[in-house]
Amino acid sequence: MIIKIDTYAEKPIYEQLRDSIILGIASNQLEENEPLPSARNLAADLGINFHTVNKAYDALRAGGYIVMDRRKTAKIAPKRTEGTVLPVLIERLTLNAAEAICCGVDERAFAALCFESYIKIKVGNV
Amino acid sequence: MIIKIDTYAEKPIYEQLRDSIILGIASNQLEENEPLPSARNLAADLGINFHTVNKAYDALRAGGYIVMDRRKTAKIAPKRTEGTVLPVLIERLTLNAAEAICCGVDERAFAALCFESYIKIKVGNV
Amino acid sequence: MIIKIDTYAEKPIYEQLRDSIILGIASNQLEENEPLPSARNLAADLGINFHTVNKAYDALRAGGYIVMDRRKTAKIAPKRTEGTVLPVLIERLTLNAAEAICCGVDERAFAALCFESYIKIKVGNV
Amino acid sequence: MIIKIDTYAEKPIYEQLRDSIILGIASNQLEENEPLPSARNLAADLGINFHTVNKAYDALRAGGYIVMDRRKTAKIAPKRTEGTVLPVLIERLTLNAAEAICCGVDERAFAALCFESYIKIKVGNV
DNA sequence: GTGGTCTAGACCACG
DNA sequence: GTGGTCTAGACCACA
Repeated sequence: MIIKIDTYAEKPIYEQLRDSIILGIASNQLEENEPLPSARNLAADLGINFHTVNKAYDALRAGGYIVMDRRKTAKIAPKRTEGTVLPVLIERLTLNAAEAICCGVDERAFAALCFESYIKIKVGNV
Repeated sequence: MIIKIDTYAEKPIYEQLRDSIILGIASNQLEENEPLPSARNLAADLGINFHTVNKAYDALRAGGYIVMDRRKTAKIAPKRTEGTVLPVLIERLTLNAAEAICCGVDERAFAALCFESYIKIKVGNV
Repeated sequence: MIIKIDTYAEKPIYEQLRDSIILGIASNQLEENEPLPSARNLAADLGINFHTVNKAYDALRAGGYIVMDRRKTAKIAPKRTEGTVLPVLIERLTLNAAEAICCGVDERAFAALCFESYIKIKVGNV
Repeated sequence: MIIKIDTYAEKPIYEQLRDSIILGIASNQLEENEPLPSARNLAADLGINFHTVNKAYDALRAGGYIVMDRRKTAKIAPKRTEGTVLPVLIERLTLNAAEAICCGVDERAFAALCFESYIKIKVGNV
């Protein structure tokens, strides 16, 4: 899986990395139990700081996306099927909806947009 | 309209304020051309600093949510109807979808969730 | 002569008014010795504050564009023919040229642009 | 490159700093990808406040003159070659022409003045 | 009285 | 060590 980091972006690097991996998991580019590269290697590959990769891995572990074994080798966590949505996600969706409303997007267009985003990931078109 | 600020939250205060006002506009609690309180007054009301309110107002102005009349205080901008969605919003929606997928939420549940978020705002239930 | 004021613009109202009158003089829409409306009347016409008009008139008087008689009636000053350029104008031109250079505008395009601006005023096409 | 700040001038300090850097870029005293001093260091050097430098850097970033690499300090943006002129620049040029006309400067003198300003920067004589 | 600017000092996120 | 955020208090331009 190819990860792109934009060091000029407004979004912090560790968030870009974290979000890229979440997208990779959702689109099945990264599979259950698949090992992630070591923080040191990935940092070298991406041209970023070792601590930055660690921070992203920490965030992913806290979110249940990856697991670390004793030797701190990270791998993708088993799939979750509970289907419960975090409150923070609902809050973000609500704000996104509000912005869409302010831009004059009606409910059908918004629903279509959301659905499309979901499907695009599923078919790996991200 | 009542605005709540959580100074202990990790989200910056100016972003909380900005997002509250966006929600207020989307839910019609704040109407077109409605004047906003002066930065100093709002700061006093919310118990935060004048500059922090100014920063939120600046961000809203940059996003086209409010306009600044030099003769008066800021007011809510006229409604936009173009219905064009900013790329940054699509990116955020995509990440939301990815997180939902990782939590085991299927496409119907996700679509329902998005639709619900939109409608809740429209009926003022935020 | 028609003057437009944009109270939402970044530029202060008194500067907009001052600059409009300077443009009017340069394009001969306002002629030598032509009386200007009283500050009070102009303010009412434009929907702005009386003091704001006064401030613009003061600036114009300081710049030698208008003269005030004893009863404070303003009129357009006689034409100047000395052809000397103020240092502040040169400084502004220099900064404009620098911005043009940074945008990739070559010297011919810049010269053409300047010349065009001048001619447009002369033929009253402003 | 030497930057001079006049704290007594009517022009805000952050604008003086911003304009100095634009002039530096246009005159090639500051080259593509050249790193700028950190906001704190430059503030200390110039004897002004850290936030004031930040404001100037923000304005430069908004104008596309510099880019912020999250891994390092700000640096001069790659050169732009599109040659498109911003409307605001045209407006300023028009006002400059009007002032020149009012001072009795004819079109040749004005064109020469503009050309001279441009060339002076190019040869580094600013 | 409004927002804009500047200064100063503090803390935190980021890398 | 960097920039980002927040607070606080001051002065000024604007209307």
